[in-house]
Amino acid sequence: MRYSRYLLPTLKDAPSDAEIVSHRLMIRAGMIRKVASGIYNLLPLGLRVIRKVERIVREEMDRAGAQEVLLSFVLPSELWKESGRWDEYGKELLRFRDRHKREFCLGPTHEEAITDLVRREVRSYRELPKNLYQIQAKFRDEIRPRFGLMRGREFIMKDAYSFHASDECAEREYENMYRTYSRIFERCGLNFRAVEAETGPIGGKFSHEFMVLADTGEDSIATCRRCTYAANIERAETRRPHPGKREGVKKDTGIKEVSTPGMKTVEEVSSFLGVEPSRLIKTLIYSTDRGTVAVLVRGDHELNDAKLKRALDVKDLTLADEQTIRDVTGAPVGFAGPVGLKIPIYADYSVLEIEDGVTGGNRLDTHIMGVQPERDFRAQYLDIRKVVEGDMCPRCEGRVEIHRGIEVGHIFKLGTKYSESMGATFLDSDGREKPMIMGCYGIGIGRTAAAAIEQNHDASGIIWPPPLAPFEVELIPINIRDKETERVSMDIYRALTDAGIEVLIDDRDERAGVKFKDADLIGIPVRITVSNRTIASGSVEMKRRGEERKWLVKIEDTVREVRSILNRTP
RNA sequence: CGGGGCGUGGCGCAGUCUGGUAGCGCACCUGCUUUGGGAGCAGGGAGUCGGAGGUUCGAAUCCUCUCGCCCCGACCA
Repeated sequence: MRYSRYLLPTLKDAPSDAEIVSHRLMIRAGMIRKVASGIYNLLPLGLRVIRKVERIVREEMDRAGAQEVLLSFVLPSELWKESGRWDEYGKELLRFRDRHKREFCLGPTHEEAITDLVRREVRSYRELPKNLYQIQAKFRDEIRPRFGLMRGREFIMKDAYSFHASDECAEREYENMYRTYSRIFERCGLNFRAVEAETGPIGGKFSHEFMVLADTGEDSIATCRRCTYAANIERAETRRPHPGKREGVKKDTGIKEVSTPGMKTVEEVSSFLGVEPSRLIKTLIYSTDRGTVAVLVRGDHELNDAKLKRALDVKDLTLADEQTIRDVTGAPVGFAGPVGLKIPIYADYSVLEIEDGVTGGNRLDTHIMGVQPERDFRAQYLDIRKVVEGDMCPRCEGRVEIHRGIEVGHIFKLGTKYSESMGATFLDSDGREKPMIMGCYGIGIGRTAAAAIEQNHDASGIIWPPPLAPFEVELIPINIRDKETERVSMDIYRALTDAGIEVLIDDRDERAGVKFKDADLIGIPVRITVSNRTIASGSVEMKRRGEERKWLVKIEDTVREVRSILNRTP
């Protein structure tokens, strides 16, 4: 491709609304332009990268035995009413009517659509399993779109859905997709982890998120330094303390009320009393659909709502309002404690390790010191706190570290949620009609490209992992007006192109500095510079993006050298 | 949905408080010089100041409404 004819509008400044590096660089490198909040046009360079990701995804999905389809992007409301999600999905579902006043929505995901398709065509266990996937635009009317392609409203996604006659078969496909996803993100050249994720109503171990490690990620994940344990922070388990840890408890220490005027937060109480936060017992009053409960965590820990919800098996969970807190504790917010409480008390395991604790006194400006769990109050102990850096791994003797991650893929065993509500059944070998067991598997295509930039850039611009790079080589004739430079450059351009290598030749009549800056910005892996200086020694200059080293190669060896850098066989 | 902020040429911004007929840098066009890390000089094109209404002799500037965009929050004790 000739740069002079290519639509590649690079920018020195990024628009002020671009916050994170991938967003800024995609705009500056002329890959994307904003159309509306969370909606983008892809320019030629950006589309080439998206196509690279798509190609890897297609090749691996096909290899794994899945088949590509393309479902309609506009979906009739009837399907969503059948599954019950027309009412459940909320405002993220963009709805509208056609000229006949029929209701439709833009597809934010396609479980209904695929289930409808399959239930019409598949009747027998002999036709199962099937894994169907598509790559297309989705629309979710997000509350707060941000970060460019990372979290847009319109975005390109690969979504796959599998249908099975048995649980075992569905689980085998889950494993198959797990391996396929790992291969896909490896081929993309990304540093990622597959982590255990929230499974919602399905439960069990059948949901993994594929996270690209990056500080700007919106998710937190916990990984073990020794074993392969890795989980979303929402789900990550903590180790149950060893029994007998509290042997040295002094039985004679009694509880003692202290005055703590205006001291409500952990920081205030801990510094006022001169007590480590880890000796404080935080008491939180929650309203749930099963009544008001008290929840205890150590002062230096944080409660994990998702884990608490699951442990208590409740649907709604909100911090109690001020009046409720007064009603159950007899004190204003900030002075609740477990001693003497009449409502059910749930505590994190770590609370059990406290032997001389401090809690609220259930009275204004009062706390209690010398509190001992089990002696002074009774509670049910559960794993309900957030994992923190340095915790013991729940699986081995290693310690846990916390990373930020970008969710680029998610695999999920769906079970029969949609097949049951929508009547996607088949006749099994025993002659009985059964709902199909389903799985679904998604990859954010645009987000994967953005994540690659988050992970691979420097102060000058993008450093594409070669498999995702829009071109493999950028060829720079220093002075295109110099006849000899132009001739040699064009010869090399043709030779590389004939060898099947994707080349962008910067044939603009620009100064060298401009070309180098643009080349660094758009981040093509191999740079070849041609000038009268290099030609004088019968050579061209090679450089890899992201490395400082430059070296000369004989003109006639250029193709061979590029092949070896890109690790390609002729 | 709550709070805050911003809409001025393609991009980044000043001007708004204190009303007087729109400016800077980059980008763009022409010419000459220059040509290995975002060149210099000279000339030039381009803006309904987000939109509507109002106040005023006069509005980017003041008032009202409206649209769009961004940030923070939306249970973190």
